[in-house]
Order: sequence, then C-alpha cells, then structure tokens
Amino acid sequence: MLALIPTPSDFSFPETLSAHGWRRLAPFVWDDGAQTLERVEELQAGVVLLRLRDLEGHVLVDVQGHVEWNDTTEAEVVGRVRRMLQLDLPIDGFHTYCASHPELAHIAGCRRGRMLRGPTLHEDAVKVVATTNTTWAQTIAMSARLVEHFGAPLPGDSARRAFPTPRRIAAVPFDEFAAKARMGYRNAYVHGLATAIADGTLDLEGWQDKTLTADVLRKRLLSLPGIGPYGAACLMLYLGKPEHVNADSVARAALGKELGRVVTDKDVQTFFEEHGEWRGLVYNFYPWRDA
DNA sequence: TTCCAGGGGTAGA
DNA sequence: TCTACCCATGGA
Repeated sequence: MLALIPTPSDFSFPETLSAHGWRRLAPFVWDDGAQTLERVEELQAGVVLLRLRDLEGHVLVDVQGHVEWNDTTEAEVVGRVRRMLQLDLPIDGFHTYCASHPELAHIAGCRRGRMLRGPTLHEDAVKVVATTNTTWAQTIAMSARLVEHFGAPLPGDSARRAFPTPRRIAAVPFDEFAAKARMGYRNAYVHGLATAIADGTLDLEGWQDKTLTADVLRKRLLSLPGIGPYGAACLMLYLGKPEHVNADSVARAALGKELGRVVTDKDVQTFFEEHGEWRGLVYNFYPWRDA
C-alpha cells in the first residue's frame, strides 16, 4: 500500500530529518543505505510499518501490514506523516527573514527550518522529558525501552513496536512501569502524563489548536510536571511557535566559547533576542550546531 | 567513589 | 527574580 504526499517547495526531507536527533529515537529507524525513515504505527485499523522516502516534490509512504487499506486508513497515515514532517507548518516567513541576514542566509538556501516530530504531541512531550538532565545515549535508551515494553507490536514481527499510547502506559501499574522504563525520577512525570490523558483529565493533543496564543500555550506546557523553560521552548518550536530559545547545555557551551566566559540561560536568551519571533528556530539552525 | 549529562521542582532570600 | 540543593539513571 502506497501513499504519495506532495510537499511544499520550501520543504527538504533530509534537512527535516537531520534538524535534531529525533530520528534516532525509537520507534524511528533511519536506514542510511536506503535513505528511508521507518517506524511502526498503531492505527485505528491495526499496527503497520511505515517506510518514508524522499521523491521529487513528494514523500512516498510505503505502508506494510495487514490492515484494510481504505480512505479512512490512508487519511490517518497521511495525517500522521504530515505532522511528523511539519508539512503544514508555514516556513516561508522564516526563510525570508534568514535570507535578509547574511549569517543566516544558508538556512533558507538549504530549506532548513522544519524539524522531525512524532505523530502526537504526547510522544514529543515524553521524548523532551527524556532529554532533560541526562546524556543523549540515555535518551535513546529510554525511548527504546518505552517502545520495547509498552508499544503495540507489529503483527508477525513483535520485535518492532509502535510508540506507546497514553492508554497503554496508563494501563501499566506505576511500579512495573518504573522498573521497565528505568527513567529515574522522570518515571512519575511520564506515567502521570499518560494517566491524565488516558482518564480524560488532560486533552494534550487539543493544545495544538492554532488559535491558542504563544503565551497561553507556554503557560500550559510549563504546568506539565517535568516540563520547564527548556522543554516548553522545545515543544513550542515543534508546534510552530519559535519565539523562545530552548537553551540547553549545548547552547551554553557554544555561547560561552564565543564570549569567553561562563554563560547562563538568560545570556543565551539575550543573545538571540534580536531574532524576535524566529529566535527559537535561529538558535536550532545556528551555524555552531553544525560543528 | 565521584561527577555529571541536550533540566526541573522546591525552598529560601 | 535569583540561587542552592536535590533528583534516578548509567557512563566516564
């Protein structure tokens, strides 16, 4: 089963996938040889394997699995892929801004600006929590354990699984979840988030309502246990509201080197302030991140 | 052993 | 608003 999704002229498949480390987090699997992004997805109709490939002006999605391929299933697949690749994110304003600044012109030239996401805000929120106060290797391991222990298996290949839905995580007793996920003090954040979503207390996906102002969205994100200024800025960036810099140790180290002194998160914010509504994206595609 | 990593929560000033 | 301290985990 194939789905051919047209992409905007300012979209770049390789740049979107390499914008940050998300493609290295399960259930994403990047096949470098085939230049294909794979991932198991739990659809309404069943669990399938998606294989995404870059075509001229399109993304080709190969759907493998025993599900009825009808308009509903295809729409679900296309919707999830569009979210993952930020295909509905208007990026032309950012490119116009970059093109007018010599030090940023390469960003527009390379069609950078989109960042790979999960198909749900829940998945991105969990992964952001998994990046805090730990090494990238442990972030990868935490994501892998979540998928391995709690994700829906692909029929015929139970070694491959989808990212666990809130309901699947919430269905696991906390002690068992903690023992298998081994996310340290983040266990309570991740299990609590899933439970709140599963029992209907929290409509996290509803927070993607485009009429929400950035301030309202930021306050809501900061209210989530485990999400602070860095995490909220990350998630806002993924939601197309890049007016905050997700200042992390990478930013502090790079800016500290440039300024020749120890810098704080506030120094990082001040450094990028001149880029206004685009400062979060400018930071994430700033030349020093290529080093 | 001790430190700390793509921070966050909390208390106290 | 800022600082200090603690936090589970696992690698160095």
